[in-house]
Amino acid sequence: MRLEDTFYQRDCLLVAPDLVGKLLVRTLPDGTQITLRIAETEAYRGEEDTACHAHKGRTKRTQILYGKAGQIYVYLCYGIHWLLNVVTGEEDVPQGVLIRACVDAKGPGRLTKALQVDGHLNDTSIFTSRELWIEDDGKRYDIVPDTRVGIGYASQEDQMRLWRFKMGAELAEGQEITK
DNA sequence: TTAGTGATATCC
DNA sequence: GATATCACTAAA
Repeated sequence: MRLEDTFYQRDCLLVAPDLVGKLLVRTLPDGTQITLRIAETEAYRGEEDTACHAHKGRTKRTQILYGKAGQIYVYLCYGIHWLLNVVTGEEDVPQGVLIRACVDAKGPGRLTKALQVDGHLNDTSIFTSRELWIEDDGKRYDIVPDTRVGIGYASQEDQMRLWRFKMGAELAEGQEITK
């Protein structure tokens, strides 16, 4: 079932690992529906996080991160690649989760290329959009934390945070996630 | 390893 | 108005 607003209204450090293993559903303009399981996410958390776009304050580009949880934030990186994020947490607190990879689509740029995601989805709601949303099919996976990548400009302290979450082995019914 | 690409932010 | 920067990828 489609994830609800309460799922995204939590801290990005809770949402990011929870999104791993969920299903990303994309409906193309021609009606084709693609479903990919999310394999890797990263949390970007507030103005204190020097790796977060919003750490220098609110700008035209980052104002979406200050908005409501569940807004889709798509931005162009290196002039070529569209990266897909979802806003999380409370309003006026800039944080979000980057969807970094799905099963069979490794790399955020490849992911959005495969799903034909671009700027027109920026600042749309993941609850009401008919083009893109996330579902939970009940499966649970082990979560493997790791350091974030591609943030060489961030502070040493922030680079060391284990705010990247990768999909591990599938868990049996009732089995708890081990830390 | 290196080049390419273009929106954004920052500097004149 | 101009330019430096960048959460990447593909080709070699």
